[in-house]
Amino acid sequence: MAQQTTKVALPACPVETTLSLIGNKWKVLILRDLAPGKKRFGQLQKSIGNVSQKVLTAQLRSMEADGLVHREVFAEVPPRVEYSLTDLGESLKPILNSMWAWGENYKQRFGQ
Amino acid sequence: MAQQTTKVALPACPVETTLSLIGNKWKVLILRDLAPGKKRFGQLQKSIGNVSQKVLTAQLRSMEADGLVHREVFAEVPPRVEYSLTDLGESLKPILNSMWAWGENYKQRFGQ
DNA sequence: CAGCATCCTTCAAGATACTG
DNA sequence: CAGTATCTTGAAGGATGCTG
Repeated sequence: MAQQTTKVALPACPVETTLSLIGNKWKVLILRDLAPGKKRFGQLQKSIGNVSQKVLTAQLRSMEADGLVHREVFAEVPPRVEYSLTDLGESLKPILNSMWAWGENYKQRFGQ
Repeated sequence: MAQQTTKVALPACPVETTLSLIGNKWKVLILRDLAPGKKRFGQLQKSIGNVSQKVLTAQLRSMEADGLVHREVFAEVPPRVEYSLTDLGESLKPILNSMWAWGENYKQRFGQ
């Protein structure tokens, strides 16, 4: 999979439409970590775990272009940038919740 | 993202656990197309759209190893292989449904 | 701090050909 | 039909260095 890039023509199938916007691991993790509230770039990088700046930046830019994420720059020294979910981004929470619930249940059945 | 490969140590976060099993486009599409019922290899390849045999085979094998998909071979000529969701695979339907619902709604708001 | 620019590596995935 | 076996490529992603 891929799509760094943004929404092109929408697929016929709604599932594919969703995949075209959050169809990779990073975006789901960004969503997860922004769900509780706004975070700075550095915080995000920490909470996600193993992302390079480059990748995180690219994913955030893509999600911003897709209207899922809001980016706010503060003119301070040192600079501060805060990311948060837009309403559209928030609307993805049910998907996230179902993934959370499934993973939780899976771990209880098969987990270590 | 990636994971052709299968479940290793489970991540702490349930969302990541889920991602480790269906964290790529192909698996979600396979899930979608097996949700209504069993399908043959060729049918799957058609309904998914643009998958090479190689990729489709690899994804199916991985999902089989993870216990999401059941593979049944019939000793016929020409050979027939049917794929279906296991109970565990079926249990992923809520995630799929939430993705379907979101995509549908998104298309109504922004789609052509 | 939050990035952009570069270079480099690796692996997923496409294409093609062959087979039980 | 449902694969397996190779070969190749393209893009994702890592590492490093520089800057407003």
